[in-house]
Amino acid sequence: MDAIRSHHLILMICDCRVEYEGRASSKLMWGRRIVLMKGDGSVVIHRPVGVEAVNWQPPPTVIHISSEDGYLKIVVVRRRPKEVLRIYIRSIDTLYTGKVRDSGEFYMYFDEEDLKKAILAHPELIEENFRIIRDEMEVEGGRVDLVGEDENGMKTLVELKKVGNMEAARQLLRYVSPIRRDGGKVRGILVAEKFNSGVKKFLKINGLEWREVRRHQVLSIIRKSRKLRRFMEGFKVE
Amino acid sequence: MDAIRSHHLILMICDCRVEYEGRASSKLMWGRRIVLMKGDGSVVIHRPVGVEAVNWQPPPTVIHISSEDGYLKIVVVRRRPKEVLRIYIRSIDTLYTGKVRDSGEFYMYFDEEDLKKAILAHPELIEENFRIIRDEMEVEGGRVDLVGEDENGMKTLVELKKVGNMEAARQLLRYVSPIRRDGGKVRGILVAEKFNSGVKKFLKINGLEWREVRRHQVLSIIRKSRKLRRFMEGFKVE
DNA sequence: GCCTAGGTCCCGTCC
DNA sequence: GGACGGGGCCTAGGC
Repeated sequence: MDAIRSHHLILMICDCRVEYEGRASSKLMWGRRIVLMKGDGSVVIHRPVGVEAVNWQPPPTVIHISSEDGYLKIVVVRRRPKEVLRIYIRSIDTLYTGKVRDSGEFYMYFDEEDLKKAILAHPELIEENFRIIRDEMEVEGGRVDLVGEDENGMKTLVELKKVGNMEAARQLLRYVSPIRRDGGKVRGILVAEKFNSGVKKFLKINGLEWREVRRHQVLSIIRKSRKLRRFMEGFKVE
Repeated sequence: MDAIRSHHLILMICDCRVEYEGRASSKLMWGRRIVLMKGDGSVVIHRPVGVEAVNWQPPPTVIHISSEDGYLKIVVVRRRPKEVLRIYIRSIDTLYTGKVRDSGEFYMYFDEEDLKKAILAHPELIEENFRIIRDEMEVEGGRVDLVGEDENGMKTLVELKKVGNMEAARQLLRYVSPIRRDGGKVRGILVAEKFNSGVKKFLKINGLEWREVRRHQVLSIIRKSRKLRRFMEGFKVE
């Protein structure tokens, strides 16, 4: 189709069958679905229920269209990893093709990055007289989010998470353990909005600490950044 | 709209603005997007590029539609976690509403479950004279996929993964360590299709083992199962 | 190109 | 309902 060559959007509701072969294999029998083919080569297939796509192919892709046994056949190939999506279309109920322009900006707030920014700007969120020394540091066992010093000059590893679960606690222990094993003195603090049951106990047992940060604390700090100013301006536009 | 009350599908290409507030917050400025509202309450918003949705809301949801300042306003509320998606629509380019029937079955192959089935049916994939004793077992540190005995009667923990990465290796070590610490003799084997660099070395250092299974081995075993028979029948239907 | 880590991840499962 | 682990996860960032 010309629509594909000109990198247009193709949207159809159609009676189709789909095969996928790649990291796994799947087969979707005949039925009506929404097929979305985007200008960048992305393909997404939705069933009439469920928030997730049933089949898809991320860009970059190469798309071949042909006719086979009277069915329209669309093959979407991805190179790495090698994956092939085949859509056989028996009939099309609704079809849209055209250029869709969307230059609106997208802002996301309160991810781990924002939490880090807030702590960098206000290390007292960790504790009084706390100083941040490094942002991201390779340690034995992985990479810790922040390294700081408390008011006594004690080195402190800080791991940031939205949810403090066992996995996060073990991760922090993995960073702290080798240092202590080698005789180093170091504190380890897990910072999160919320801690799952058993996590604080595990931290305590292993000589680690935690800080519960509240969302409004972070937001009130982030509020001053340019990023959020743009966000607020966005609200005022309407 | 009646379409929502009657659990129909609503699909539109429209000029809209989107706000999300919940686990995080986001704001998407004015632009043209594909908005998909499904009969089960799912809402998915796609931009004209990228395989992933820019905003979404998984079911169950409650949907409110109203008019505000001349814009069509759609509010999609999720209870737990509490999340709200607001779509302000300035104009609609294309609109489809209707019942979309899709009863086609979906089959997926070669996930971890299939790998386990293959090993349960053919324990020799692990090694000669290997016997599986338990499928899923709680151990200190988590839940191991399989427990078996080698030909010398030695207890063996088996962890299955599609990709053998450091995380998987540490997971296996976490299961084996407490047993060995208490004086127990136990082997630990990580089974995967592919091993990341450094993983085998880590396993070796920690007295653990690995098995590389090839996909065709698993497939040739799964081929005999009823699940795959249905799969093959599916192919024959056309 | 390989690998790690985060995500409004979603989703199933099991306690 | 909470917590954990898998996924064709996808995607961004480091090396």
